[in-house]
Amino acid sequence: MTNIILSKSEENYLKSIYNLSDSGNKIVTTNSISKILNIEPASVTDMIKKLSKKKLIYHEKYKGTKISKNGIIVALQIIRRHRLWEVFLYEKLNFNWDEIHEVAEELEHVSSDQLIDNLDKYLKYPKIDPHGDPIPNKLGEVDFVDKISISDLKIKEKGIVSRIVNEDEGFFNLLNKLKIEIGTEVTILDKIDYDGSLDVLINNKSVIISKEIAENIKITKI
Amino acid sequence: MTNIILSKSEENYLKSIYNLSDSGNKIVTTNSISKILNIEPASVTDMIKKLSKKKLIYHEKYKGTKISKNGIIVALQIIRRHRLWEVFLYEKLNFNWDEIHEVAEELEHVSSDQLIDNLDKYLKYPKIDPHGDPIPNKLGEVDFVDKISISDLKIKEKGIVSRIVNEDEGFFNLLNKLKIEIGTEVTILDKIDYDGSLDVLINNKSVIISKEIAENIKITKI
DNA sequence: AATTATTTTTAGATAAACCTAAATTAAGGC
DNA sequence: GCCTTAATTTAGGTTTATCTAAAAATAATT
Repeated sequence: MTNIILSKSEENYLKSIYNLSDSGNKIVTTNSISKILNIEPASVTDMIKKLSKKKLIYHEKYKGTKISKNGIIVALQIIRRHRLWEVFLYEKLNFNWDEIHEVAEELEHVSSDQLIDNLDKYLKYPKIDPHGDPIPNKLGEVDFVDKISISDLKIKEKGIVSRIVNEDEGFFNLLNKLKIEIGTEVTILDKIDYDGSLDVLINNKSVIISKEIAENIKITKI
Repeated sequence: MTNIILSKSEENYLKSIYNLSDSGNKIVTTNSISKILNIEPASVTDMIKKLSKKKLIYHEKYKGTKISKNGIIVALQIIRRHRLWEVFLYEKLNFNWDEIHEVAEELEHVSSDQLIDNLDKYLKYPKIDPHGDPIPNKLGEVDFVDKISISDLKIKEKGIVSRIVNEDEGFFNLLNKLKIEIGTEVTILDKIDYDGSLDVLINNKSVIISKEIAENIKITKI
């Protein structure tokens, strides 16, 4: 129970490094962190030194950054807080799917274990957030995440929508229009060779969706 | 709708200045701010200059600080956020009376109007927080607050407990023991001249409470 | 392989929010 | 009304998190 206290900035960097690392497997470049956080590379280098000293990441000059075991644990707690707040905002405060991220980004930095544990209980220990992303439990354990997109299905195959990767408003409006949400069943009717578009059966209606969109909708094959 | 964005520090100073000013009426000293925030007077002077420049307070060198009209409005919004979160923590997350303050102190700085308005609605527009303090509405309007304490009652007079001023755990435990909460009826049976203690009838039981305790429990006379 | 381009790091600066020590002003006691 | 004390402010310093500009290392291209 090494309860390290991090600043808001440190938390944001660590979370970003975790997210860029593909669950801790990949080495993350200084530039990629810089881009995602909109902070100059020079500043990123500074923070990398700081997090290295705290043993949350490993870093070799000019060779990129790897998140440590401990770093992963801490990052998952930040992600846990973020996603629990997203559930709260969506289910209890009636926020839209595309409005929750920004506010959760602030709320996640309020670090009280009692707050998060009671919130978790209050929300009845949700397993996924409104985008379908899994919520780590108190111990940092995370459920399996579907990595298959609609675009990975073959003709006549079926799937259940499990996760939405994109977070912006336009995408949200499209999903709304198509009545796609977590749990919706989809069946591939046809694949258009020309640009990779898909003809998909959703709610008993055939619709054409672009390859890009299809890639952003993860599913469980059935 | 001049929506000034303040840092967490600035918000804390402004809130403290408002609280020390008796609803904006009194002039606040640098030292009193220093004491309440546990920050050196020299640092307080720095921040006073900053808030002055933003026209949230008026300040004359060596002569103290007065909160401005605009400062009051901003302060009341911070207080609104704080108290709404207290209601949430107490009613929904089952926090104890003495545990809510600290966490609300962090949550109050998450400044999203949508968040606060929806939270307000979700909590059914509460008028008071768990300590009995009034919650300013969206426009900064605050209900009248009882300024009479149990210690102000005369023998045989009755009151309804409306507000608890003290926030610490020991005091909370005492109230618990005496079964005093917001809404409890009290009747003065006797006043002990020696130290100002009071003999009070609470839940059909006579109990002796010290003058200090009696001063921390505000009531509505009936 | 040499040169160019890109990435990363270093060096030095800035703003915010603190601090300590010293100087200034106001207030209280006699 | 002077003098001591207390309150307040100024001056200068520190830490955190950022920046720009320049240097160093790595990667890409011819």
